[in-house]
Amino acid sequence: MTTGKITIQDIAQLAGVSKTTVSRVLNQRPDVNPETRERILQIMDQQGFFPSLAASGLAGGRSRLIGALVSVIHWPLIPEIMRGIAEVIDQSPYELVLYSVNAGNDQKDYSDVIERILATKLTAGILAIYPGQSAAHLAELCREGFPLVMFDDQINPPEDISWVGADQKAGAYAATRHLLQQGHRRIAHIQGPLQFQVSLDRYQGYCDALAEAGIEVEPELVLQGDFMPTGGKECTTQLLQALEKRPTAIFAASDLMAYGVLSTITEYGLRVPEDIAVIGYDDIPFSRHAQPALTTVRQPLHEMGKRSIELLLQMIDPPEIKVRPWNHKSALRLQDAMAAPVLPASPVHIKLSTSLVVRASCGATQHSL
Amino acid sequence: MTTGKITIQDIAQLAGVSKTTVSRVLNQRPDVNPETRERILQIMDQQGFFPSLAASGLAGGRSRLIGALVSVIHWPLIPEIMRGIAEVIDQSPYELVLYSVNAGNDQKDYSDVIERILATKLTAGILAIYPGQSAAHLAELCREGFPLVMFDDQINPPEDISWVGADQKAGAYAATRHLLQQGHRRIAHIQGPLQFQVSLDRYQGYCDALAEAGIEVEPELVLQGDFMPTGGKECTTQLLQALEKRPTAIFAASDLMAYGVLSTITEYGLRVPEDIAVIGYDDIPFSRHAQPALTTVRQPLHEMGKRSIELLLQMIDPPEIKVRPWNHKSALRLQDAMAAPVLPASPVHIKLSTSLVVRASCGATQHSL
DNA sequence: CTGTTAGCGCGTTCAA
DNA sequence: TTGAACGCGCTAACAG
Repeated sequence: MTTGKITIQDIAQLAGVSKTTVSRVLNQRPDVNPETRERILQIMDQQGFFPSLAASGLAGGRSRLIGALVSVIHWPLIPEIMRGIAEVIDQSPYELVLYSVNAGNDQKDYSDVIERILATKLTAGILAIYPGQSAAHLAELCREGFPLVMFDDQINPPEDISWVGADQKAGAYAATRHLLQQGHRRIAHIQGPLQFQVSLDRYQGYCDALAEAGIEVEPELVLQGDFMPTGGKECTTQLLQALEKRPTAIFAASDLMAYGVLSTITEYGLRVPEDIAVIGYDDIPFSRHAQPALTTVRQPLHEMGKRSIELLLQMIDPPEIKVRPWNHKSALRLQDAMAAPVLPASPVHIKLSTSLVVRASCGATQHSL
Repeated sequence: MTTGKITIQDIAQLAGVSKTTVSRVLNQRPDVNPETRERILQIMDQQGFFPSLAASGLAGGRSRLIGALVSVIHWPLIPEIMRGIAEVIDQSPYELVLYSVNAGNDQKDYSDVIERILATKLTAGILAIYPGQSAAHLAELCREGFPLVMFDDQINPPEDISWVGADQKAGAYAATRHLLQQGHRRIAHIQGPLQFQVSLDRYQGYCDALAEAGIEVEPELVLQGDFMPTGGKECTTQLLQALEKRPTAIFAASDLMAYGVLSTITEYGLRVPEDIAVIGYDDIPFSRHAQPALTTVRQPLHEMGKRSIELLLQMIDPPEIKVRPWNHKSALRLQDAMAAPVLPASPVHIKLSTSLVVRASCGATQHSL
């Protein structure tokens, strides 16, 4: 516990070598005598030595920090995402710096935060979680070669940016199709704000399923919400007021909106799912405890979190070429690989699949777990 | 956007002064010619200059990073807390580094993480959120003069540690008292794990209210849960099995457990609140959307988050003495103040008050918002 | 394989 | 009120 402030210097003295050598083993360089390396490593952890990130960052020109740009820190999906991220970070030499934009108002531009991140040169890369409007800024960063990964929510397909997302269209398709299979024909859809790509994708999935069933999309059955319970309430009220043309099922683009849907339906003296079936989207931890338990589309958030940070770390430290130059051919390939500029590599797009979680709210007979 | 890498050097040249002077205005030193200062400041933000945190940390021996030690990153209370923290951090020159312990297992010891935090000397202080078992370690840190604030959950009252918490006892007291006022006499309490101070405090509040009403605590009505829905389910099942001695109200020590209580009661064909009233604890965002809407005790998490980080920042940068040395007396006081060692200051304890949020689940006639 | 020499960008002495 | 010089702890060229 009395880990005062051991430096490379100290280790070097104890091991009887120069600081350079210690630095080398620290950075996993191959060119160190195995015995020496072993001895140094031993001394290091027996002394409880950790290099100063500040110093190594300064000297090496690279940082050991990853910036996580979180737009809406209190969004219910965040914890699960962060859990995935933390798992990976814990196993890496990197630390996570949390940049929370939008701690106050919604309309705030992120550019100043981004500017600051870059200018302080504090982080080696950025993971942008639900970047929303600032996607453009970020894309520019990417083009300049700054390691950056976006977590979902890509507007105007930024081709040159790497992202990890979920198959929103397929998720919405599955949800809608499930309702159709239950015999529903009048299925309403409450969208999220159209400025988000996910809203469009989910709407598309909804349309696809209807089209497949030969049903035309009725404009009155498609309302725009705000992802929040309030929006769900308002839209549902509107839907229920059209007495003779009420839908028999409502597919909300977020669980939060679905909560508003559920309570509004109840307030109208109607029952879920007997009178109206409801499906949400996200599978927020609470949804299984809703009454009735909410059928919803689960996004593999934990997995997405892991994959996104893994991808980012990979962009920062490109994995070593495993091929050893035993012969001309492989030597040549190694040369090529090392000669090639690594940064403007082709962007990686990872789209994970969603899954429909069937619970009581959609009328299926399944148990609610 | 092309904020490449402007250094103090550049600013100094543009302003026609030495780097030292620029550094001075950066650190808000008073001994700079006002005109010069103004000019430099202007150039700085017209150039979009931000000092390198790494370099200034190295040189100055102090960091601009705050470490947030979060034990259970996916705990539903976290987002709201983080929102408060982010708000304050955004307004400060500090950044937040997220140390998530327990990304995997529960029993993991935090000491290695703490060790790492200290050894890398990366952070200027630590905010420990729900530190749980590692409180002892942290207390030691405090004693060594390291700036540290604990967010709630203090076990074995660590006197020399500063913390921010909520008045758990009063919250539980209010909840129980409310039930008593509704006429309930057999009130069960589902505790959280007893290793957490909050569990004990809430239990105490429960007992106090009963005692005040002249009711003895019945051991069969006090069960130990795990803060999770599952625990709520199990305990409720146990309570309901004692047919003739069923409670008429259940006070759960967390909203999550209350969800389990609600669903179990429903499964038993009973109604809330007609047959059994339910009150939870925390006021998780979702609780207002539960069916029936959950009466609960709200902790001012956002405020607590703000206060805790503010306190920590204050410990790191003790506020300047405002008194200017215009005369002998004040000059003397200034001297004294500056001579005194700042670090081992007396610990600050902030306890914010909770509030009962009455909704449908406890049988009050109030609307559920 | 190893040591030596320079800095990284900034804060902090000093002296002016 | 200002500037020059030194060093924080480490990495990155070089040479050996």
